Amino acid sequence: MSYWLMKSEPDEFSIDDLARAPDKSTPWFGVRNYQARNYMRDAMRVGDGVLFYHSSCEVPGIAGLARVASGPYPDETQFDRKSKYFDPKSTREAPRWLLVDVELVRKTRLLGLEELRACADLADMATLRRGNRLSITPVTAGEWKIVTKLLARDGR
DNA sequence: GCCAACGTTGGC
DNA sequence: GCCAACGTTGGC
Repeated sequence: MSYWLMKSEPDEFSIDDLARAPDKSTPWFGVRNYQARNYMRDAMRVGDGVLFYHSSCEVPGIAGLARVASGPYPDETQFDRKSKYFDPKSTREAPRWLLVDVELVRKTRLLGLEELRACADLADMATLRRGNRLSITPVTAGEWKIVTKLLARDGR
């Protein structure tokens, strides 16, 4: 079993949106970066742990725990002319963008970026490294353990 | 809104 | 295959 951090802008799709979704699950639509796609297409397995991260918002940070809930399949928004994720170069025959379903495990307190950075043991975490903009990054088992421990702690 | 850092595109 | 120009991400 592997672990992942997946970023979403709460204005677009927040942890509360996930909690309200049917089966508390959503296709992870809109990824248009090859490396992030490859993680979903090639590396993720059903049951993998996911840190649901709120980005580009007032208080960025981890907002909940989730899990990978499907194998890879095509992102419908790439075929939708009206979607901002429409990709004219992609076809049904050879879809360029694949995604997985992500299912809520539980909403957590907001574990802010500031608090993550303050934790020395998380300094090597991919998403915290300088200049990293990838919306999906691997999380090590050790990092997962530390983060879930921090989540169990009071937010102050 | 700024801007550093990175990814993608396309001419050559 | 190089690399300049451009676009995007995302914290601040």
